[in-house]
Amino acid sequence: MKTIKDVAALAGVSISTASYAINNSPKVSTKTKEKVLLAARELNYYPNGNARNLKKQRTGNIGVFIYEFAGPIFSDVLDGIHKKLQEEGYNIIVSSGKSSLNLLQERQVDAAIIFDDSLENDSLVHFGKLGYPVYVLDRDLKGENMYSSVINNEGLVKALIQRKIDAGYKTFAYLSGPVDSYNNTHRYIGFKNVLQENGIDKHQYFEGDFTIHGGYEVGLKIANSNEKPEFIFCANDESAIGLIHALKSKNVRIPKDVAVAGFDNISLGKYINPTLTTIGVDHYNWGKEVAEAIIAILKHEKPKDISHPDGEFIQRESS
Amino acid sequence: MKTIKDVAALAGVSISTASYAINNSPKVSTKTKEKVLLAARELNYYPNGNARNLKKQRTGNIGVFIYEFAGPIFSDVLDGIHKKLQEEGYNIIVSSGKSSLNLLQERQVDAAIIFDDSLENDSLVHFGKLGYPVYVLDRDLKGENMYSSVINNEGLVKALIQRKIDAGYKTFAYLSGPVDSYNNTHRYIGFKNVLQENGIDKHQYFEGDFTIHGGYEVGLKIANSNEKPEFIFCANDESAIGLIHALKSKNVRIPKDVAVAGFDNISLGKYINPTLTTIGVDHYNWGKEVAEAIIAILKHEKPKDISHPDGEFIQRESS
DNA sequence: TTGAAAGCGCTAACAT
DNA sequence: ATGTTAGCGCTTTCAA
Repeated sequence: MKTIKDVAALAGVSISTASYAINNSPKVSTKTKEKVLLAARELNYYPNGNARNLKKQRTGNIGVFIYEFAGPIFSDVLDGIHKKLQEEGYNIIVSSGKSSLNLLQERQVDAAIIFDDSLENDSLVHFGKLGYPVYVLDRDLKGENMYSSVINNEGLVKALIQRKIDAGYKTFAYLSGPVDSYNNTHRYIGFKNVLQENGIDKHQYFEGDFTIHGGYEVGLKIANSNEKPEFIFCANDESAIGLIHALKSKNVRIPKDVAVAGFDNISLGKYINPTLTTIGVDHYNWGKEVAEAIIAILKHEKPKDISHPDGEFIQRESS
Repeated sequence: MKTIKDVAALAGVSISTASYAINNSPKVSTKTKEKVLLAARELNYYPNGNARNLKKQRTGNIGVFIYEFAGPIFSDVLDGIHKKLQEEGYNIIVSSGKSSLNLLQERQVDAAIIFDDSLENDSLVHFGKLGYPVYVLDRDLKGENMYSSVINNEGLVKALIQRKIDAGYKTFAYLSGPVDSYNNTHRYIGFKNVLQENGIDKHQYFEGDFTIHGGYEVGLKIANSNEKPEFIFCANDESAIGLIHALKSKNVRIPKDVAVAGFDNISLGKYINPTLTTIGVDHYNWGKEVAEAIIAILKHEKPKDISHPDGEFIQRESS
């Protein structure tokens, strides 16, 4: 393996001069710089990142730690983060599970964006205390160097359901995500509260898991039920899509017999029949803004406040 | 920041003893080991990965470099890779674009899995020459420490179309992906060859981009055409789904008026109407096998041959 | 403008 | 079983 020592030797300069040249320091003359770069090219030399990171006590890497690699939300947020980090010259390192914790604790990243319910608060807070900024999505978490950004789940769900109550719907059902998920919990709170505020004192509740398949199973159940709700709010779009598919396969008409809405505005929602009414969050842009904030923090600038990204109601055919 | 020096001091042992204890070496007595681990815990000490990696000349990280974060294929492959790497104690580092190249060249990973058309052969071959194993997916590439795994695109497409010719279909169309993509190129070769072998000397050709939206646009065009093909083979499932949606919206019956098939077997294919005939590759398992092979190589064992992962024909309603 | 040398935090060979 | 120490490859202070 070629090191900077080899480059320096071939160029006939000292190691420090070689280093300056490679890092484009103004301290070195144009002529020696060229000599060094030529030698580096000739040797196919690339600096060893581990050595550089150790010496500089920073890596230029931003960790993005997600719960799993599947899912349209992750994809969009990641693309947004990636776009911004690339513009600013940072490396994006996406990981999951045990790896996330390793990379964090071993300080192979300068900052972390957390999109993973399963990483424990303690580990994150500790990393923050060490001086590394941590941005947590879909979770409330306070502490030194800790930042969080959460969708206004309750308000957005309340607004959607209120419209539908105003439009005359009387009986409602909720199709949940995983019961311990932050988003599901808060969407359900919004759902329950708005019904209560309107004097609707009961609703049906179905347990799902945020997947198409989970929604499909619940859809079959509802299709066979004698007490079909007029309106089913699904905790996310994917389960709504599965639900709609099941209902249609049993000849339940949507929205005539049962109206459906979801949450997330995944792109697929435009390509099903009927098209899906939902609540839209611009995940790509969210990712960009989170990345922008993290970079500002690393530069000791004041980050833009994005603790509560906006969402919007998207009226389509399914309700 | 706490270092191993602090731990050693607090535990009242030398630095090397502390290191041995932390790394669970049998050289150190149980009693001192406990003492050291206690001190480490008390100080909230975690080893600095950059220092360790520099010293050991290996990182325990495997880089997985993908073209973009969107897409069901990437997700499934990544989940498979992640599963296996986690089992074996390696960290997964997923990256894209410029970051991929940086991480590779700076040797912040011990090996790389490449799922990205845009990374140039030269960079990869060079990394291989340096002694790092590189596994390339969906691309043919030879060289020192280079391994590749490509779907049998041609054979699988030929087999599917042959069935449909045997079933009586006479006029065929091809909906492409990006023209310079490896998969699209080889799927189209298979398509053309099997038609030729059966004496079918022309076919319609539509240019797509592997997205739902791209397929949708082409679908609208075909719906308005007077010369609808009996059978449209789409270079991937996503474009097939967009195509079907457009055709249905124009009251073209599938498969009666036009039959459709795709490639990939993404899970969504079961949840559209009609369900999608396709060619299935088990991407999750593919990811697992690639990860397994890379690990074997790192351990200087002989990797299992997975240069041509299997696929299977999946007959559903759309054709 | 260049060079010598210290040291980032760790592992491991060697000495005790 | 434990301690001393060299050195991984780099950056950067300090001296020339």
